[in-house]
Amino acid sequence: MTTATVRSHRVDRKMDRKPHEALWRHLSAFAPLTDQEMSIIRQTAAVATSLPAGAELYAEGEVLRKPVALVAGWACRLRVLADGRRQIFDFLLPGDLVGYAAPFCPVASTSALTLTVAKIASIGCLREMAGDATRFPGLARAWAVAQARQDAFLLNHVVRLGRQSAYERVSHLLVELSHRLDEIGFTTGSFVPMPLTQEMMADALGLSIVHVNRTLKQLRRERMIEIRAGSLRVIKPAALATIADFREPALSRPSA
Amino acid sequence: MTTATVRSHRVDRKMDRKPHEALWRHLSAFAPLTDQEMSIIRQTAAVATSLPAGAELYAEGEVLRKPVALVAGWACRLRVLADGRRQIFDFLLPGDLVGYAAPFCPVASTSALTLTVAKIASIGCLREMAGDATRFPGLARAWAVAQARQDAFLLNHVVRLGRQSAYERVSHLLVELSHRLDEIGFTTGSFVPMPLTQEMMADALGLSIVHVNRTLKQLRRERMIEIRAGSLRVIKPAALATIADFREPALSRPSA
DNA sequence: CGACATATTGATGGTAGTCAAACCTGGTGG
DNA sequence: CCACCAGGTTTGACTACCATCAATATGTCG
Repeated sequence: MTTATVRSHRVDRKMDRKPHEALWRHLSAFAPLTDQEMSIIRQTAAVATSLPAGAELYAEGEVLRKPVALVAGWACRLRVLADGRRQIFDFLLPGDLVGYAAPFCPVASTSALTLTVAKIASIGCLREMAGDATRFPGLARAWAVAQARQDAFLLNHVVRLGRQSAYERVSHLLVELSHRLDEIGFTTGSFVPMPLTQEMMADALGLSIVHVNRTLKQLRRERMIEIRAGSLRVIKPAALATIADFREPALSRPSA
Repeated sequence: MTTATVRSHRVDRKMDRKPHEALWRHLSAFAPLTDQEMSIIRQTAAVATSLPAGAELYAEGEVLRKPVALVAGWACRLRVLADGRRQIFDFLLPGDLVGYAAPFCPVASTSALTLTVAKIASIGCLREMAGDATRFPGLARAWAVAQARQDAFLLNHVVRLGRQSAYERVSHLLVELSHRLDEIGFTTGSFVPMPLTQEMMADALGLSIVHVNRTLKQLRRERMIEIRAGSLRVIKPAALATIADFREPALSRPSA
């Protein structure tokens, strides 16, 4: 099953030249889209704004007005404590939706930052459309599933933080990220982009930078992973998933 | 501000005899409700089923069919790892909504258990109504806000687990629970029900039972809290909130 | 009262944090 | 071209927080 998924998503690597690629790939994985919907998604993603690394997409407490899609680069949602400690809630990859608010609750419950240079596209129109399930059933469904999936990853994150060792946490994060990268066109098992610094991983996993480093070192020594200039290769995906007790979030009916 | 909130919610303690109390109190705190909506909520909560402690409301992976409201007793959402470690995501108090699924994603992403004897009421009808914002604007809004609030508490939980010490975590949990109990009619500063065992707190906070015990002992020694037969008194709410860096989730506009 | 869960306390060890220094690497400018 | 620098990585030494193991109280419910 995993294999089939992997294969169906395998594409060439030039995402930069196809900014719409990640977005429609992401959304169409969650629901069948009509040609019209796909074409609208492509057009939406085509109009992208560039941002430097470290740019704030929105701040905690701010009223959210403009939902966007990340069409290139990485970002994260995070909160900063009074004394400067930081907690990252999740990482946002190309294709992910950011900055939409729950109905009636327009206030952002986290801040969001780009972690690399990034491109974003405004998707106010897509959200409108997603609200009209009769005219745009595919998009409505894809939007809902994308959100549910993000929530599911957040639950995984809680388990990592609450009940896993540093070794398991790091493994779990890497498995989860390769899984998500796989969905947007990068093949698990080969080198995939991994722009996170060890500090970012530490802030996500509730560990110190030093300990993240030691743990990665151990995983390298055990030949589970290979790291090279901003990219990662998971050598033994299955073994790593077992260590991490990784479970792909089940969003729809078990076998449908 | 906190004081005002406290005062406005102060009621007598006989929740058992008023099963609808917690539910409408909870929902009406989030949006103005019409008399019709209130009366429907009361009727809904009046038909309650009793459950023993430890009853499973639903299991992870199950298709969710029946949303319910907890009208009496406590419950939690949790996940059990392959090796038996448990992680509690949140605690459900009287008035909380449980077992509703995201649109298009009917599968439960967690399990849910009662922690005490409890009473639940089926609220399929309320969910229907909440989906019709034109006819039932108050209920639609209250439902959305209740959900957003639960999500916000989950983010707080991530911060606790990722970036706080045991001492801060326990404090944070106790502050959060008194805050929530306050909202459904129990006065912060006096004794409020606290049926959680130290094991449950440990499973929520990612700590060992023994360490939860030691931490509670310290808080008692410092006269921050007082514990007595299933009930808790927070002696210094403000001090405890400071230790914990507790922030009430901001759901609507800062000053509206 | 007896059985069981829960709470409490002590002793010990390991995981992960902190402090500190050295080492890359890519970028900048003299 | 090379010196320099900043940010990130790597490593070592030491510490502390929290887990684990074990034993004893304290409840609580049949």
